[in-house]
Amino acid sequence: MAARARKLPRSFYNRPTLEVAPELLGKYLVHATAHEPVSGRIVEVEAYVGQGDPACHAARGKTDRNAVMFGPPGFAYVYFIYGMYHCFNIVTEREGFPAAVLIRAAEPTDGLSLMEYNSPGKRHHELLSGPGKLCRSMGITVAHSGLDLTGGEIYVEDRETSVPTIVTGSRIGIRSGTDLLWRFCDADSGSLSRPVG
DNA sequence: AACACGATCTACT
DNA sequence: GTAGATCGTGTTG
Repeated sequence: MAARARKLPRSFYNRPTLEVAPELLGKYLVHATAHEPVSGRIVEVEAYVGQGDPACHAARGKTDRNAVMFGPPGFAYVYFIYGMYHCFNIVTEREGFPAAVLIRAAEPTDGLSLMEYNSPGKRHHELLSGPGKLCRSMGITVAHSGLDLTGGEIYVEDRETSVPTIVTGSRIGIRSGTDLLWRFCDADSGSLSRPVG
C-alpha cells in the first residue's frame, strides 16, 4: 500500500453516523486475508441510526444478534441474511448508542484474483457492487462480527485520493424509513448496487 | 415447537 | 419484472 495510506482511527467512527457515512466514500476497505490482501474503494454506504430509526436492526432494542451495535465505535457488525448472504457494517457513535454504516458497494483495487475466485464469472465492476457480493468476494462472514477495525485484519484506509461527488437517496431493501435519504453514493462510480433514484 | 420474514442476488420470462 | 433460493433470528403459542 502507498506510503500516504492512513488507517482510520477509532475517533473517525466515534461521531454522528450521518457525518461518518458520506466520509467513508472514497476510502478503501481492506481485508488482509491469509492468502493476499483484498481491497476496494468504497462507493456506496447507508446509515442506520439508533432506536429512532425504524429500519435500524436495533430499533426494537438489544438482542443477541445486534448487540455489537450497542458497543463502542470502530467494530464490525456482520449479519447473515436471506439464508445465504452476509452484510458488513461499521459501528459508529458512542458506546450505548446503536448505530452503524452498511458498506454496500466498492470498486475492486487489490486482490482481484482472490475476489474473482470467490465470485466466479463476475465482471470486475460487479465483484463488489452490492452488500452480499462485497462480503462474498472479500471473504467477510459473521465470523468477523465484533472484530476491532483498528486492528490489522479488516480496516479502512484513507489513501488521500480525490474527494468524490456525493449523491443521496432512499435506502435499499427496507420497508420503513424510506423517507430518509440515508443512502450515500459516489455519483461517478460504475460499481453501485443500483442507480441512485 | 412452530412460524414468518429479512439492510440480497440470480435466473428466467 | 418477478419468483425462488435458503436459514438464523425473534416472536408467538
